[in-house]
Amino acid sequence: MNRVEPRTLSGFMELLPNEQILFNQMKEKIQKTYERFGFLPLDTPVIESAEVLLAKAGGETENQIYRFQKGDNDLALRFDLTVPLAKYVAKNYGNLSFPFRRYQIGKVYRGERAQKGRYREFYQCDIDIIGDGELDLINDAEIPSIIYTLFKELGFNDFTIKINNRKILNGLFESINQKDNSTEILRIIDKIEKIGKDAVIEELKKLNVKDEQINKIISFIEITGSSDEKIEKLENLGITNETYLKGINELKTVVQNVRLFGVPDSNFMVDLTIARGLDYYTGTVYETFLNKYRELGSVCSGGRYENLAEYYTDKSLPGVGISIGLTRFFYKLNELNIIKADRKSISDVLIIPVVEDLKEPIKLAADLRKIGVNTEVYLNDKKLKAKLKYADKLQIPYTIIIGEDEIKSNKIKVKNMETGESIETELSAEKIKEII
RNA sequence: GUGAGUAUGGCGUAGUUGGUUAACGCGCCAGUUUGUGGCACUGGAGAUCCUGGGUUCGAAUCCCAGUACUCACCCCA
Repeated sequence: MNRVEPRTLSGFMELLPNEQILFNQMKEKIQKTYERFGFLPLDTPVIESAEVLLAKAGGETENQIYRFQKGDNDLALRFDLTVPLAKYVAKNYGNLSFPFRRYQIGKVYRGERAQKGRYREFYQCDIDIIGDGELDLINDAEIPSIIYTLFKELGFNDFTIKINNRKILNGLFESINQKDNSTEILRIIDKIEKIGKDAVIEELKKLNVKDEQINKIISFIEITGSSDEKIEKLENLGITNETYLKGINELKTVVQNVRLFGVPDSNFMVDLTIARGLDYYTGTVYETFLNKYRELGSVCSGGRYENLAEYYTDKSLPGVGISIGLTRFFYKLNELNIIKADRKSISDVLIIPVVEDLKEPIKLAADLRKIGVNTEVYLNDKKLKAKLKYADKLQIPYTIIIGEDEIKSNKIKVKNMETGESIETELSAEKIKEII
C-alpha cells in the first residue's frame, strides 16, 4: 500500500486533546463575556464570492487572500470578520436593530508565509457596534470596559488598554503638511516600541520628511504623563488644526467615560504612539498589552471607523469594534508557560464494567449524565488493568468498577484516582455525584 | 515576494577523516501482578535515514536538483 505521509499544512494550528480543551475554555470565556455585554451572535460563511470580499481590498490584502475557482464561480476565503460583517449589515439592514451589537468568533485565512506564532488559519474574536447614520462617542468608551472584563475573566490583572485617537495624529500631519504620507508615517510610529526611536527617525527620513517635521512628530509622541496630563499637554501645543482639536475632544470624552464604565486608571492609559496599521480607523484606537509579557505585542486591538459598508450600501454605518487573534494569543501564552494545558480528559468519571451484560453500567452512565456529570463507559474488552491504566493516562478523576457483586449488592466503590482511595456508596447517580 | 537554516522509528534526539546488525530517551505492546492504575524490573514490536539523481568498492554521512518544514524581513492577529 502506498501510504501518504500524514502532515498538516504549514501555518495551520492543530492541537492535542489537552491543549484543545484549554483553547476551548478560553474561547468559551470570550464568548460568554461578549454575551454578557449584550452582543448578538453572528456566523457567516468562510467562503464568500471574491467580488464581495475584495470590494475594497488592494495592496497586501489582495496578495494574501486565498482565492480559487469552482466551476464559473470566483471564490475566496474570508481574511477577517469585518468585511463579512459589512456585507451582512448592508444585506440585512432592514432586519437589524441599531445600534447593532454583534460578536463573531471564527476562523479566517491569510495566504502568507508562516512564522513563529503566525498562522494562515486563525481564530478572530470580534465585537462591533454599528450605528445607523451615527454612533455616539460613548460607545467608544464602553469598549475598554469589555476588554477589561474579558482579560479579568481570562485570569489577567496586570494589563494596560492603550487608547489614542487617529484624528489627533492625522491633524498633526495636516498641520505639518504631511497629510499624503499619513498612512506611512502612522505605520512607522506604530513600530516605535519594536525598533526604537532612532530607527523611527531613520525611516521618516527615508520618506523625505524634513528634520523640522520629524522633530515635531518625535516630540509629540514623546509626550509623557498620566492620561489627563497628556491631554492637557496636547491642548497646550498651540496646534489649531481642526481635525487635531476634534481628536483631542474625542479622546478627552472617551477617557472620562471609560472611568464611568468602571475601568481603573491602572488598567488603561492614553498612549500617543498607538496608531494601528489598519487605515480604516478614523477615531479612537485601542491596543491591549500584558505588562509582564510585552513581547506578546498587542493582544486585543481595534478602533472606530467612519463607514463600515460603503462598498455595499449608500447607508452611512459608523462603528467601533475590537478583535482578539485567539490562535496567536493562545500559542504565545502556551509557549511562555503562562497557561498550563493540564487537563487531558473532560470526563469526571470512568465507569469500568467487568460483566458481560452492560445494561447496568450503561444505565448508570445515562443517569449520571442526566444530572450533569461527564461520564464515560469503558467499552472495550480488556483486562481490568488496562482499563484503569486508560483512566490514569487520561487523568480521569474518578473510576467506578461495576461487576456481578456490585449489581447484586447494589453497592459500588467510587475510586479517587489521585489519592487511590475508594468510597463505598449505593449504586445511584445521586449518591455518586455527592462524592465527586 | 526576499533571505537563511533544517529534514534519522509515533515524538524528541545521537550518529564527520564515508565502512558492514542505524543508537538513546519518551511513548507503545506483553509479562512479573487472572477484580484495582501510577512505581520498578524483564522482554518485545516499530526506521523507504524527505524524494530523485550523482560521486564511490561502499552514502544517514559528500555533491546536484526537487519537495516540505522552521526562522527572519515585508505585512499583520
